Amino acid sequence: MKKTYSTQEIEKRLSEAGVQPTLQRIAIGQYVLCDADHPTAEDVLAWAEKKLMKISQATVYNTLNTLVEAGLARPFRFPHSDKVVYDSNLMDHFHFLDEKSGQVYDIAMEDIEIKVEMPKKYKIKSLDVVIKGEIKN
Amino acid sequence: MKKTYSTQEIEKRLSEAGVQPTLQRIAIGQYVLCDADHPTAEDVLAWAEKKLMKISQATVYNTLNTLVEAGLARPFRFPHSDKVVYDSNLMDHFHFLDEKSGQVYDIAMEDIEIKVEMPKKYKIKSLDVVIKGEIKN
DNA sequence: TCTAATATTAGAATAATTCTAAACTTAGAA
DNA sequence: TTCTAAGTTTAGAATTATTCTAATATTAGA
Repeated sequence: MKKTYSTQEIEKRLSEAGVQPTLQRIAIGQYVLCDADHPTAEDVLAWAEKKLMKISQATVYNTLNTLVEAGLARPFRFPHSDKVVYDSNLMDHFHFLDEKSGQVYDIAMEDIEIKVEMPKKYKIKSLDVVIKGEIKN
Repeated sequence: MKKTYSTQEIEKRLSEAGVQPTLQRIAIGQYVLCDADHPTAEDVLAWAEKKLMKISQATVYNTLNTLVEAGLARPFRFPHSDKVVYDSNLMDHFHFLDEKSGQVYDIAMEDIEIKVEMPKKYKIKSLDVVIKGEIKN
């Protein structure tokens, strides 16, 4: 489902986006863009610390903001939490929120048929759809 | 567009919802349920202070939470702000966010045609739709 | 090798909201 | 009417997510 990028590829993506590929940025970039699934800043810090990486909280926040500004990840907020979640899926897509676990799943646009009819004065730029429910396994 | 309730009606709605209709609750209730349009806690406090009401910040938060628990208002978060916004529209509905002004507009369900096709294991409970854009006047 | 630009950091600051525990108000029993 | 217990309001402290500050470290390129 998710792409895997080698360290070199992450480095290249950062450079191409005009971001200096430092050690911290490469590590966090690889985690957020490949391994993690909708992580929060807290998740990223916990992962880094578990990896015995010496990193400060500020760097985690700085790096996540940098990834967002570089267009490599997108921030989202969901109703069940007041933490920002980072999504590396750059395609337009929607979200399913499992209210039991708090887990967020990406939903491809193709799975939803949506037609918005509104007076012309509303100029639509984008659409956020969050489907809330439960997953039965 | 919005219903108007007299003080007595607000008092009745509070009582019927099992909430003691105190002065503070009636005042904030009337403001949130009739006069205001998607106010934040900050808006409610500012309004109360402008009215020369002696009220504490904690009471504003308590009362808003009470209104939500009583089912008289619903809390929402939007992507442009990290403040919770209170919505007295109890019908299911969607939102339009004017990215220029930050103003939120309610969109009736009838104005949107949405059809969600998903694997059966996703049990859908509710849907949050936020349309972001601009209003041309 | 040097220097200027850029990153990282610890810790302070900010902002929204909740908590705490004391003071106040109210509803209803006596 | 008075009393009491339950419920409400309050000021201020606490909490949580995030950003800021300003000092230190690293890096890119001359």
